[in-house]
Amino acid sequence: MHGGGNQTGGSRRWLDEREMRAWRSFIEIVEALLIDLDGDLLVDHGLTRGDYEVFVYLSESPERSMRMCDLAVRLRLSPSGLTRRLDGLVKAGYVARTACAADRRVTWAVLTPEGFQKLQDSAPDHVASVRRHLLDHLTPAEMDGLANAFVAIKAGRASSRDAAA
Amino acid sequence: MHGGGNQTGGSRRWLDEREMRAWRSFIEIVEALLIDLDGDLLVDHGLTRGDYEVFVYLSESPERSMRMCDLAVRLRLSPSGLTRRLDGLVKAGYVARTACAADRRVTWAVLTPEGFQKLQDSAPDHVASVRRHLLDHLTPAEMDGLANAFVAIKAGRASSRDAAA
DNA sequence: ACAAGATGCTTGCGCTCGCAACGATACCTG
DNA sequence: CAGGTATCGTTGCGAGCGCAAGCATCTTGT
Repeated sequence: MHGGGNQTGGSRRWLDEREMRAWRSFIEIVEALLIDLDGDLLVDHGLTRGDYEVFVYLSESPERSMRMCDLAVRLRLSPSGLTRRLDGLVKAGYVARTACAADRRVTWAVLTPEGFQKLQDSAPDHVASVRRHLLDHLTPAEMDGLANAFVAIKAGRASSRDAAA
Repeated sequence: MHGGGNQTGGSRRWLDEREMRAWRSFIEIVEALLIDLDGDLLVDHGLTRGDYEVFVYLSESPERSMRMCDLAVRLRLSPSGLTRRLDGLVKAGYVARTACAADRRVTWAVLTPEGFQKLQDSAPDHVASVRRHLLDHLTPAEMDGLANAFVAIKAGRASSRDAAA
């Protein structure tokens, strides 16, 4: 934020130049980027990025299906949020709900053939959108720099979480 | 602009290994990170990241004020979205609306002293949250790698936008 | 000068999503 | 086996936001 000489001497450090550059460059771009990706997906295929994510995770799972609760975690969505998101995809015929015999509390979300087809249809445009908004602007070295940072963040966050638990 | 950088000759290019690593590491982390930052800000100070962004931009502007329409652009918010967001901040006493004499269509959003105080109170915790969720997991080299990539993306996106206009 | 259009903000409506509460089912311990 | 607790999914409610429409005001072209 503003450089207003805030250095309150105590336990808290402000950001130094390097940290500030990383943080600001990150936060100023990320949201706009996600908005653009969302817009492309919506205009080209009538999908939200959330819908697309459902397709991706289901398509990568055995039987192209997941338990609701596992899917919710993957999507970082509350149970109710997932219920509603699936409602739309089910009505569109892209996903089906099936009961689970082994545990009758659980519902399986299954990607239908129509849903899989929809993913195949939209994936190339989505990749193109990712290129256009993100990858095309990076040299290979910059791409590796980005990837290295995010892989480190992922690892760091995972171990923080474990430490907390 | 649509054909801007992709292979139209036949089938479109998928992502190679380097591209996929950059993209997946990015998308798998970003949303979770933003959610965590949002959660901290809400728990610690009852603010959304959107509210905080309003404070930051207003605090950095002359007179700690901006025209609604300019603020909406900065926040990547629709006019109606900004109206509603300000409604909350005005009711809380953090922001005031003032009429503009020069152009009577315009409303100025002004950060009140209470709003500025709120920003000063919350900023250290927010910075700590950014450290905890992001910066603490990065070496200086990784930080630079992240920053270099995002600076490049920002520049690339800016010039794409200009070319389109 | 005046109509036509552009700009700035607000309002009605619909969508998505989180939280809290709920009913149903599974597990676990005495 | 019974009773308590944990887990799974859905529903009512409210918050946040985009779109389209509306009103007020400014600007432009003739």
